[in-house]
Amino acid sequence: MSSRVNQKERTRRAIVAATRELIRTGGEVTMPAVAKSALVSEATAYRYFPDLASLLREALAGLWPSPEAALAPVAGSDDPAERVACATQALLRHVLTYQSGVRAMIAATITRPGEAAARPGHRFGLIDHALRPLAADTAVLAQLKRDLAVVISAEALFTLTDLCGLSPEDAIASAVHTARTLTQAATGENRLAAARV
Amino acid sequence: MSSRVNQKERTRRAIVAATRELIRTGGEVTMPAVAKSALVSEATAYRYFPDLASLLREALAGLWPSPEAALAPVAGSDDPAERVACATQALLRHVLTYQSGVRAMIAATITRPGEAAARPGHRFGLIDHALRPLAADTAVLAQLKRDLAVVISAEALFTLTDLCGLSPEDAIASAVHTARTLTQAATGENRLAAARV
DNA sequence: CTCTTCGTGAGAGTTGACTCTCATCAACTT
DNA sequence: AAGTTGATGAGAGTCAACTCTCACGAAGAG
Repeated sequence: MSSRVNQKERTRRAIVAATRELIRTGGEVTMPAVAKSALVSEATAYRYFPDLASLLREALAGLWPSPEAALAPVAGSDDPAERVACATQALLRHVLTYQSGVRAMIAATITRPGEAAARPGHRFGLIDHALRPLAADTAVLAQLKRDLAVVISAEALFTLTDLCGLSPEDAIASAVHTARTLTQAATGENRLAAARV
Repeated sequence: MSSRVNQKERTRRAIVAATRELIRTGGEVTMPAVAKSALVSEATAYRYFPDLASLLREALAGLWPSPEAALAPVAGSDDPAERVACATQALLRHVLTYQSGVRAMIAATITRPGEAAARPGHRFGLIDHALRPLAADTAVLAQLKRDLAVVISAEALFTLTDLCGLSPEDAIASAVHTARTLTQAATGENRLAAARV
């Protein structure tokens, strides 16, 4: 009785694996391409994933590191600014690496705000984890998280590269700076810094 | 000899006008819809605009106010933070009003980074104008502009509404706060504020 | 008042995102 | 072994973004 269950699981994994492969190689991530690569009919692919967005969601989820892993370099630090800088860099580097998949995801969801739940939102876990050692006023913390949600994002990266014309490295550096500035402003660290001067 | 020229101009304007109408009414902005509404064949629409993005670009351009007009409320102010806050609110409100067109524009360009030149980039003129009275270090100013380009954007607005689940008003308020914080951090005003305390 | 030019429309064709139906075949059941 | 269930494939169909070709018809030129 488990044969069919296993078969389904194998099919599902094959589809996801094919999607990841396409994303990794930077190829076009389309249902026909995924189905062909997974040796499955397009109809079957749609049976497992109602639309491209949900497929991309699952495929990308597996390519993303956990907040813990991403913040490992600053595991020993309690400085929110440092942790946020690290988080920003980690997220944007991953976005850059899996750009084609992320862009396809945005394209598939931007015109359907209602179904935006299909977006993974990795940034939130990362931001929460980065700000963990921060003991700030609830309202201040909530606002900071929103500030950072805008900056620590694929959208921010693509704004910097596509519209501002920055190189990927410069774009990441810029976003890291922005995120750090916001964090310092919210935690009052820059006031202390100024006081020292 | 000008009849045909006039005819072409009239056709072009009809197409753009139809597009704006669709955007204003929040309807789906697609080539078939635009063509039908403009009483023109789809083929003709494509003759005037090679793709949806270029049509949207021109249609949206005419719906946007000039930086001067948008910043009229703070024309008398030299406070960068105030001016930036006003600019943010102005841009995001317009994005909100013409949301369907802007979303279609993003969808049409996000997967083609190279042709991102098709994006209008209204934010840049607005940011420059808002920071005009600011006499800061060149590098600091350049970084601030990049910081703001990420925040004063349709992408930021949609991140806040679609992913963070904020209402349009709350999203704008949050972005305004973020933009203000960044501006104050760059101009050192928050240090002065802290010094007063 | 022809003859040419050219703006347009009509329509076919391609590709991707989906949706739906129908036939097949292997697997689980009795 | 025979029947039923369920996973899959094949293929048609819709809609939008484009691309291309062909033919019509009106404006401008001689």
